[in-house]
Amino acid sequence: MDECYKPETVEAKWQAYWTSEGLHKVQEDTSKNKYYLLEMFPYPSGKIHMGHVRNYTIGDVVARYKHMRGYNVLHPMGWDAFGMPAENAAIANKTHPARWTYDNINTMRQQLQRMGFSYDWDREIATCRPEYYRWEQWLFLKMYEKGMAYRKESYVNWCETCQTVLANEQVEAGMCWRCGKPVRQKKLAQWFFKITDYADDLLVHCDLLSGWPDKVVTMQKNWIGKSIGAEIRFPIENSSQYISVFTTRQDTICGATFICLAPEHPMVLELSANTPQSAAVTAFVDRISMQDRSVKGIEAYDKEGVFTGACCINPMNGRKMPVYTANFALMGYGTGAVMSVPAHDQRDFDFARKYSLEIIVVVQPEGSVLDPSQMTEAYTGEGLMVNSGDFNGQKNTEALQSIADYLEAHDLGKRTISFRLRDWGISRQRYWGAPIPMIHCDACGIAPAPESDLPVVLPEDADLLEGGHSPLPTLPGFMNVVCPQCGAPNARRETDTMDTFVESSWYFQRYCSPHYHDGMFDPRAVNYWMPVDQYIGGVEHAILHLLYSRYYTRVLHDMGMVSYKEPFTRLLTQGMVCKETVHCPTHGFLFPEDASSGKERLCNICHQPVTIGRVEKMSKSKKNVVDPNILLQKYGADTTRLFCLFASPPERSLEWSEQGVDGSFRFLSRIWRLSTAWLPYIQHVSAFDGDMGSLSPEHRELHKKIHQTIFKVTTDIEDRFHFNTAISAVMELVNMMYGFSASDSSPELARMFRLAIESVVLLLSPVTPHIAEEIWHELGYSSSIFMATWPTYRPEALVKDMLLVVVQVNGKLRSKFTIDADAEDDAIERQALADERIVKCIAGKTIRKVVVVQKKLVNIVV
RNA sequence: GCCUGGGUGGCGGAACAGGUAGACGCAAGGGACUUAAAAUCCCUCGAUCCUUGUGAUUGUACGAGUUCGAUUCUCGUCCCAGGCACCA
Repeated sequence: MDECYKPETVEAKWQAYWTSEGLHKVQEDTSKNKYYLLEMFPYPSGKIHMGHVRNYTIGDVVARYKHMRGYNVLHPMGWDAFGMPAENAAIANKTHPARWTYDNINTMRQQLQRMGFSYDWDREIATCRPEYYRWEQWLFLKMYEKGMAYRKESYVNWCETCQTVLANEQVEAGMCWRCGKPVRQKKLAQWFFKITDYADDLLVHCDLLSGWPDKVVTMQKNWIGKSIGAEIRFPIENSSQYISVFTTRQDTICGATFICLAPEHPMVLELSANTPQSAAVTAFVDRISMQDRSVKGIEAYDKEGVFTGACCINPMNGRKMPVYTANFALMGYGTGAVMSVPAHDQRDFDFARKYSLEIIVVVQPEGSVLDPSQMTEAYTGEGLMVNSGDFNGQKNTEALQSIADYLEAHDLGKRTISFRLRDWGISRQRYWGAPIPMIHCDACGIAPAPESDLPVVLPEDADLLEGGHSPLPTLPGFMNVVCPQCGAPNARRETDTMDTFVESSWYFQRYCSPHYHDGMFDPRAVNYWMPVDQYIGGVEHAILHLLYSRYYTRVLHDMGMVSYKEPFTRLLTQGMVCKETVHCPTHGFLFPEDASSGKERLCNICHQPVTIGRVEKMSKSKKNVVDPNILLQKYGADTTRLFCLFASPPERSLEWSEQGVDGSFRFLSRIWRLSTAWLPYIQHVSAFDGDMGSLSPEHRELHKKIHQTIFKVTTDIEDRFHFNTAISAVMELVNMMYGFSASDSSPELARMFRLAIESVVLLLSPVTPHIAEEIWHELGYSSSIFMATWPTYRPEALVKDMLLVVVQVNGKLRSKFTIDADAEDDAIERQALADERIVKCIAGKTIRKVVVVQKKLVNIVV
């Protein structure tokens, strides 16, 4: 063993060994318990960033740990390889999305391998390969057959200049992110998955996701957004038609004084036609369609609306109610129509005040009287019913039921449940995605592509067009197809591609049998491996990716393809990797290496002092990034892994610190030196496992510390994934070991040190596998430490023979003493009261009470 | 606005069942080794005060409360981060 710790040598050596031994390849093995550990696969954006490093390090530690605990561990890696950045990069760099994607995959695979992660690379998948997406297309056809995939008109963010649909996050303050021109809402035929069929099931099962963080479960519940209420029909004056509204407050129906329709509501233009309001309504609807409805961050639009010229009749009391169209009514929720009760809904209140509409109180809070003319805000609390005919005097919570009963009995409406969740729009007018396997024929309309056509291959010879719209419609070889139903020669392929969330909704099943040719996955393999026992990824996917995956799994379940409904048993969402920002007055944000180090940091370009900003999520735009490659060169993979885990528990954000990394490197060097110093003495002895009674006090303490450390590390990893405290426990052990000198070692101490060093190396091996492997082999083992068994602690070694008792007076610490572990409570109390310092403390005072906490603490109250 | 988490030394973080607050690491200071430096090893390290002690007081965002005892439980306030945001 080299005198000095040189990670580059050690790491290259063992990575080569692991690969040549095929150490991380796995197969189904029914004689062993399986453990499926999955980290969210990356988008191949170019290079691995610190967020990946952290995510995959956490996963690798768990995978290696579980393997050492005897599980058959599936730990795969692959690429979420379709998506828009490839198209943008291709246009910018005059290359092709496929080329760009595959190049990135190669780079990133190398980086991951350099980190020493224990992936079974034979199972690598890339979702942009036809072997992968053909099965997604196959399932699409099955879903189409069942009505689970369908096409409908829907509003999308549309940029006229770029002739393309924009995702919500591509709309910046109402403008196209690419060309800066205004984005408008356009009606377009799009493909959808009927996730709303599963809304209730997805919601109900939220409560069974006991292995998920509460935060994520709550976010999923809120996203699904179930509301219980009623749908009520309001007849239109002088017409046989009616407007249907959804409300959760049917108790307030007698206070409803007007109706609001979403601007896109089909009745808006119909009602206003041939009225004096017609022109105003058309103008309003046009204007609202230009408003971006999805951008976050800008303040909510002012509530505004226009009278449609028509009125409704309140079915409860015959009141005439004007019908408005208003920007705050959403076509996508409920029925797209709202019964407005200004006295008891803040939005309606604001609207009524603005347009001088009537306000009628129907719920009176107990102990006070609301006067509509004096009210400054809506009253949304509970109270007694007033102005509501037969229902007056009831509690409004009762009226919620009795009015629903009344509406149902008189056929005016019915109880309904509404969900916030909408169907999943999967159409993208994009090139770099999985083609939707459908065909448009002038004669027969829409027809599914025959299964024999699959995969409908995305042509890779396309030239990407400036402006970003898809080249697919311009490719005759792709577009032109014979109609599979009527044989017409002039049918056209669907040119929309699928949302990339579709690929990530089932990849975890593909990993079980990545090379299977006869279906999405081999049922035998999936039955063995699924569900995923532990899923690890960024909290940013807490809603969409996880919800879509849960939905897609249900679809597979209901087709009889899988036996489970929930794909991920346990979920860990790791926090972000953050770093301070550095800002130069002339050069803006600086990369950390572009500012000098030291007390006063200067810009390396202009030598002005820089300002150190807040600690923020690492991002290219703020330049507060650390390149994993540089770290790997300087410190190696083990140090990088160690620091990622040591600096903070996984679910919290991690603040990157250069000095902290130094500290981690120092710790590994300390272990290295300790090993080289002791190896000559311990190489040929066996680890101590004898009688503890005969040990000298120092050796006994060391022995106890070793077993305490094994206990602590095991429980920290097993119960909570708190690697930071596990690592500090090992540091404590190493600190204690530094108190012994190898040169005056006895045979007994040599055996103890053999145990200590083996334990340190085994306990750290999931975190820092390379250095652990090196020392392991130096200890004389010929097979990989990865194949070793996780150490067990001797419970009898943890038994304390002396206890430290803390003595408080009135809850304040005044003294401590040690006493035999088998001392009784009253003996402890007697000794506490006899303690010199305690006697001084309580002199002249009356003891009112003495509390003794079993073998731990005495509190004397005076 | 609503829903989640969080606020502990100069810093990252411990305290996993209400019982010694600050484990471990970083930074800082001191010492040893060295011609010197680096590296390494050892020691000190929340604040204030004094009689320098296994000293006193104070201290886990702030204010109350429950308790013999609260970083931990309850209520209220402030701040920070994340999510949702006209959802009827």
